[in-house]
Amino acid sequence: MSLEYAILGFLNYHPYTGYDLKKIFDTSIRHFWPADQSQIYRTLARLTEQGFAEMEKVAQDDRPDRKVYSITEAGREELMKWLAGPAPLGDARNAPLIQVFFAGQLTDEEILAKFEGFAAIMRAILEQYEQIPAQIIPYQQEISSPREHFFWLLTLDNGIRSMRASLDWAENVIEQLKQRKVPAK
Amino acid sequence: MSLEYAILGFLNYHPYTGYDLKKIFDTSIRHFWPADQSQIYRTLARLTEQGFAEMEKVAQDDRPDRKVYSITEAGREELMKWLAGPAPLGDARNAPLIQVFFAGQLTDEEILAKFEGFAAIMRAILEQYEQIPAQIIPYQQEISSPREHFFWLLTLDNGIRSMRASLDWAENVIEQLKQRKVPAK
DNA sequence: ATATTATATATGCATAGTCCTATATAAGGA
DNA sequence: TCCTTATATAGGACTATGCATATATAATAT
Repeated sequence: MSLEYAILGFLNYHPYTGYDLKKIFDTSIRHFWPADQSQIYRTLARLTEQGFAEMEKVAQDDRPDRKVYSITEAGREELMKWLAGPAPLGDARNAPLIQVFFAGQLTDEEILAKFEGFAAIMRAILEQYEQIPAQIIPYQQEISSPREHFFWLLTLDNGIRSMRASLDWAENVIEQLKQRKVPAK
Repeated sequence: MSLEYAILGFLNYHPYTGYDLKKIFDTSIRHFWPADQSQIYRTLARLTEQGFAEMEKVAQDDRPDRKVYSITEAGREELMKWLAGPAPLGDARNAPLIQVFFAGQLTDEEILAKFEGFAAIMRAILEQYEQIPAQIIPYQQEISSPREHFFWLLTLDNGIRSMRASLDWAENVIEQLKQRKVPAK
C-alpha cells in the first residue's frame, strides 16, 4: 500500500498526529496522492501494529488528546527498502478518456463543448499547481532541506508537464474540430 | 461507476458476452481503463438489474452456454446522457511519485538508477502504445466507422503525449543528476 | 445570537476493484 | 501423455478508499 509509505516518509522527518498529516498531505502530495482523513487514521493504527510507528498520547486541557506518532527503526528500514526498491505500478486510470473513446456518438457541437470543458479544467489545475510552491513554505522549516525541496518540486514538475501535454492534446482536438477534420461518419 | 458506461458503450455497438467484452477491453481501452474479468461479469449483472441491458442465453453443445447481453433503450438513453454530460473526475493517483517525493533520502547513485528505471518503463509503454492500432483492427469491421476510429486513436494520442511528457521529465532529471545539479543536502 | 471553523480522533457503511478458485470441455502443443 | 490455452461463467475473500457521522470544546465570523 502506497499510503503507508507516504506516511512513513513524513514521520521520518518529524513525529506527527493524524490531524497534522492530513494537513501536510493536503498541501504537499495531494496532487498525486490525495488521502482521506479516516484512511490516514486507520493506516497510522496499522503502522503501529506492524511496529513501523510508535504512538505517544499527549494530554491537552481544552482539546482532545493528541496521538503523536513517531517512526521506529523498523519503520525507517522498511521505508528505505521501499524507496530504493522497484517502482510501484502506476495506475493510469483515466475516466474522462472513456467519454472520449465513445464521443463519436455525440454531435460535433457536443464534442466541441466537451473538449472545451476538458481544456478549462486542465487550465484551472495548471493554475493550482503554480500555487503549490507557496503553500509548501510553512512546512519547509520543519522538514525540508534544499535536497528534499528539489524532489518535492520534481513531483510538481511532473504534474505540470503531464497536464500541459494533455492540454496541448485537447487544444489540438479543438483545432481539428473547428477545421472540420473529424470524420462525419 | 465508469466501467458501467464503458460496457454500455461497447454494447451500443453490438451485443456481447462477458467473455467477449474482456477481450475487447484488453485490446482497446486497457491503456486507460483496465477491467478485471470478474468485475465485468458483476457489472453486466448489475446493468441487467437496472434495465440498461438485457441478457439472452445461447446454448452451446461443447462449451458453456453463452450469455449475450444487449443494450436496452433505457441503457442507450443513460449512455447518451452520460456521454454528453460533465466529465467524470480523473483520478491523478501516481504511486511512483511518492518515491520521487522522498527520494532525497537515497544516495545520488540510487536515485539515478531509479530514474533510469522509470525511463525504461516509460519507453516500454510507449512501444506498446504504438502496437495498439494494429491490435484494434480485428474489431474494426464489427464496431468501427472512421468517426469512431478517430476517437479511439485520440485516446491513444493522449496516452502517448502524456507518457512522452513524463519520459522527457525523467530524462531531464537524469541529465541534472549527471551534471550534479541536485543539492547534496 | 447563531453559525462556522479549527482542533482532534473514531467508526460504520458502502463500493470499486483485485486475486484466486471452481466448474466444464475441447483442441493443440511439448 | 501431460500441460496449456481457449471458451465461458460465477463467487468468495480481501483491500483501499470514500462518505458520513459522532464526540467535545473554543474561537471567530456574520
